[in-house]
Amino acid sequence: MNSGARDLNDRSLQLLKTLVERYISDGQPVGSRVLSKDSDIKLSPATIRNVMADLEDLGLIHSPHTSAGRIPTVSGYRLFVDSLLTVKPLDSKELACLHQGLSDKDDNGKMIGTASRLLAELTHMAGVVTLPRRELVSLRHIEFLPLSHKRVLVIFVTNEQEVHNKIIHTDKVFTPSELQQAGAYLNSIYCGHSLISVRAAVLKELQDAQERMNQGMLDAIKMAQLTFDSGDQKDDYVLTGETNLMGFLELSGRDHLKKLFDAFSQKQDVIHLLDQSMKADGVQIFIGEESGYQAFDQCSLVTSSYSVNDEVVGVLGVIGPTRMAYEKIIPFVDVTAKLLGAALNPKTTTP
Amino acid sequence: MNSGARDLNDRSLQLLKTLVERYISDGQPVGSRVLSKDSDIKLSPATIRNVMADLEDLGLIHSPHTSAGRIPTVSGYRLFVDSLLTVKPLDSKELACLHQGLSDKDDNGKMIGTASRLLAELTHMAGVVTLPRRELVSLRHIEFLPLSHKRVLVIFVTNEQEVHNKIIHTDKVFTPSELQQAGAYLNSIYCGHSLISVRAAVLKELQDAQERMNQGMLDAIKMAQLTFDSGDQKDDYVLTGETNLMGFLELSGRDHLKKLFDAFSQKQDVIHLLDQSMKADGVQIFIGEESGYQAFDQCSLVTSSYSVNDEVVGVLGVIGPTRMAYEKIIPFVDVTAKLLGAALNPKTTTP
DNA sequence: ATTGGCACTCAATAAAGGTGAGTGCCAATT
DNA sequence: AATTGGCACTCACCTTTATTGAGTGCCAAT
Repeated sequence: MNSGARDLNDRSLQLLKTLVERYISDGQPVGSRVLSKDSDIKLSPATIRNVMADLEDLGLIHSPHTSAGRIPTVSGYRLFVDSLLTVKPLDSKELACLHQGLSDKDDNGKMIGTASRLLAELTHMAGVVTLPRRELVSLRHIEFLPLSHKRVLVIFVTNEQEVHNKIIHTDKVFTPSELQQAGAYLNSIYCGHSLISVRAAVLKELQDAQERMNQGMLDAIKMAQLTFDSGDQKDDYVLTGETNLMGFLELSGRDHLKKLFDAFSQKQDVIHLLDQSMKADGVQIFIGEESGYQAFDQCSLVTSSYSVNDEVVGVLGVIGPTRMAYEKIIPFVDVTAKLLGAALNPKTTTP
Repeated sequence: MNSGARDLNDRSLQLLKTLVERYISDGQPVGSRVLSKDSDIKLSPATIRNVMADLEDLGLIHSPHTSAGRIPTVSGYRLFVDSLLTVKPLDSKELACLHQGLSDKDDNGKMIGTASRLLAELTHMAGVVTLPRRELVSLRHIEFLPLSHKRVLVIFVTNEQEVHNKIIHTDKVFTPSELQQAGAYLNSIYCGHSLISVRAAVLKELQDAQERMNQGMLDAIKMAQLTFDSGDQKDDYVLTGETNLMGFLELSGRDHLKKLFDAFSQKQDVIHLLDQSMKADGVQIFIGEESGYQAFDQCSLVTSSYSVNDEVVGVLGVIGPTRMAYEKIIPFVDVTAKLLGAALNPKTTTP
């Protein structure tokens, strides 16, 4: 079951390659006849059968039943995408769409959604984009508004124009002007710092420097602590075009589809999966069961992290059937990630 | 094809009622035998067949084919829910869940999502809740932050704690302090007013009173006008538990399901449908094709508007198969709407 | 008006046969 | 030693043909 490319000669690999390509384009188990008729292959069906038997022994392909052709296994796909794939350049129309959609126009806040939609529409599969990680994002403005019952509404702006809000519970009741001062104070010292550093600084202040602060400052720091409490930083993503998958996976049964959609609305598993891609750079691919989540059994996920200022802040990708056109999808995801990163890049603020 | 209840005697109606109930619970066409065996009916199958023939003539039921039982038509369901239904009181456990979930705790902002989730989970169908209408919501705080290139980030808070934001393009470049003053000015005169009245007032100011304002005030008004420009008030809704529908509608084919899900992500049709319920008070029901949208062919929608301060601000409801248990769903939706309205009711602000 | 009886219809299920794509293996060929 | 043609065999898939049974409509009897 060792499936390294070493064990195989060029002919076998070439054969595997055409087999996978064929299966991806037709969706039917491919037999020795069709392969032998392929323009690049000048072997008789019988020979091909021998080679295919070898490939099957190595666990790269298998037949659904005796009298059917072969289809790639997960290992087969893996070998294919890792070593055999010849990536195609991006279609110029698609590239134009991407450029158009992700040009850094005004509506930066909707950029994530746009990216997801572009991924879905142009690939006819599902597109997913994580929201940029908060910790790597800088604080631009913070403000407190009083609510009833010792509750305070915190509004803070990050990264030029993303607005977040949260309700915190305070020990005592504040007047509007007290809250305003607290906001002003925090703005003056933390504006421009990354959220993660603000959080660290706030914790430090609370621990060792209480004596040299007046009550107002202390209150402000306490509220900041509540605001940037870790609990809230739930990562999230924008998923589009799920319905495209329905057409695709007709084959694989209803309950499978239900499991997949359930996973989408639970979000948790998807986030875990995407988090893994966060660590690696460049395009990553999860094929079928490789993901480790049952719901993604028949699906592949092609992802790439995207960066702002050379810092990875999120992941985007495409979810589709295992037999997707990797040679087109891979460069597509790659380019989209780069364009999104570029579009999110903070412009030099010149008010 | 006149299907008014007038044309039928009590026996026929009673028969129709049990037939519909039976079909809802079993999901199978119901024949004369089973009906005759029903405890409440003391008629022979033959008699029942005669009655059913009448009901079929009136377009209230029909058989999928000669040797199958009868199933209700849309008119049949309609008559059933309008005149025959005996609503069941709400299950006490479910009521407790609702109370618990919609108690006006801190996280008011998530209330809409919670309501949708409760609807979906407790009915095992899809739950939908529209966001409260903006116009009927009052302004609590507004604030401007400078961005690059004559762009300004507007943040405004409505209704206690809902935060909205929008980017507007201004004629000239403002300094942060100018923007702050503009915000303060607008807060001082419009705070507490409904968004719709603010918009009207702003327009009026722009038209007829320019001379008695200084430049700062004028700028503020202009920005307010841009902020509350009608274009932005896209209604929206929160939909949960769509996946529940997959289990339900196994029967009615894949492409139908796809159409439905597409309609969900388009949102437009759903919004139109929900808007209709906005006008009427109390629980409304759309059965199958009645909605007028093909995608909802095999679905029913049970809705109720919800009100804050005796003013209708939104709609919530449940989407499921036409053969849903109306007698349970109707009171359920009703109660949920009332509880949500109560929970959203602005508490007297006592800072 | 209600009922029992009877012929009839038709989906659904199962069984039976036919077709064809594909395989594995072996002996002949290069 | 690698390649190829030939051949028997397998098995999903399709079509055809019964078989069954739930249900109907109609009519004559109660």
